[in-house]
Amino acid sequence: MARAGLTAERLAQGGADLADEIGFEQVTVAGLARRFKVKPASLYFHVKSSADLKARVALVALAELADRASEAVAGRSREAALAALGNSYRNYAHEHPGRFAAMQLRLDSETAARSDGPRHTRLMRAILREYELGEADQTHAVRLLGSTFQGYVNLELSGSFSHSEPSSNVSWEHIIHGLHILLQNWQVRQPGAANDRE
Amino acid sequence: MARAGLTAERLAQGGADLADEIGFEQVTVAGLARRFKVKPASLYFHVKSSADLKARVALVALAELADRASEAVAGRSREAALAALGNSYRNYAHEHPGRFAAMQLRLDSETAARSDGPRHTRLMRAILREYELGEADQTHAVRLLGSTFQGYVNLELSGSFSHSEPSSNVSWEHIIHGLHILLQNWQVRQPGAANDRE
DNA sequence: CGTAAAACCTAATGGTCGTAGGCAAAAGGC
DNA sequence: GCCTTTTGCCTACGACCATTAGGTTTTACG
Repeated sequence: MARAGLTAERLAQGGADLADEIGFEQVTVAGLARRFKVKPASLYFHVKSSADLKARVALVALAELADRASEAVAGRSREAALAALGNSYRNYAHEHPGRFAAMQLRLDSETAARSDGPRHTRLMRAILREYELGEADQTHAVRLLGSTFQGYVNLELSGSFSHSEPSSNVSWEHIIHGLHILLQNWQVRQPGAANDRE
Repeated sequence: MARAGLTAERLAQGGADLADEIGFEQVTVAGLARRFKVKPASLYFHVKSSADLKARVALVALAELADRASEAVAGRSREAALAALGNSYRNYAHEHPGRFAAMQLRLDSETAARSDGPRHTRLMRAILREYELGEADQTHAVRLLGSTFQGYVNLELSGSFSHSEPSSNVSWEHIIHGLHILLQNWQVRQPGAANDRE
């Protein structure tokens, strides 16, 4: 009986493909075993548990998207960079919904620190540097961008925008532009009056 | 043997409580049956399936939050209304993480239409009316607000903001204010130059 | 070529969803 | 107040999943 040649990496990759096909929530040890024509018990030689498997899928997605995003942003600045980054997220999510869902899995802080998550943050900060925000405002902006990108794509994927006009593509472009405008004006408020709530 | 007095409503309510305690993903027919000191099979008299149960929890959450948000927004306008709405979402999510997660369950379009989801949209539009945006821009703005609120709270709940300064509360206030600024300036671009991507 | 580690297997436990069919409690007719 | 019907919950079961224990085959290496 020829061996399947399983490794943790191949399982994570296969799990990611499976997630894109049937949804991340539906990924299961048994299902992945079927895909590799192997018995479920065999997977436990390479991954600790079902949760471990899912975390590995998340790491794959995090790394892939970080690569894509870096490439897309390279050589662009300001609004073009912002759009490139946003589009990386959105396109990746459309092409790989299961992987994108996996990315939102809550990782324990140690795994999160070793992951490519920080790369995403650094990439955003690199773009924001051009808007010349203060230190704290840069962090706020990172959080804003992350929230809006993630939130928009989630709502879009869950179908929330598909039952009304105008098309989601149009809204997306307006929102990217809006964020750019907001970032441009952000610093202006800084030297002026009190920065807290009115 | 005294009867438990189950109904679909009580099960949805109990499911919502269970979700807040152990997480929405962990809600199970068997677990809910234990909570009501009843056998799993008994629940199927009141709900069609596990998926049906979860959908009912989502409807409960959608309705509860719509009530809260309406109340919070009443009598406020512009930035105050925006902040009240955002805080409704955020506070609800913090107090009821399981219910909040349930709200993001993908409902089939018929159920979604009957749900209180549209109330959320109407409430946002009511606030946005004061910013005097165009018809299409109002839709874009609804999508922006929904995305940002949902995305921010999700990232916050998943712990993404808890490992760095400044505190999430501060970012939240800045982001609400930023959105207000953005909405104020949104219309300005309207009469000016071309509205598409530069 | 033989040995030992590595890769995969069988088997078993215990959890989940969901269906079928039984029994007992509550509700309604008389 | 008794009898019948509906309703609510139960037992029993089949199918699937996660996970562990322990056995067997394959491969690598000395």
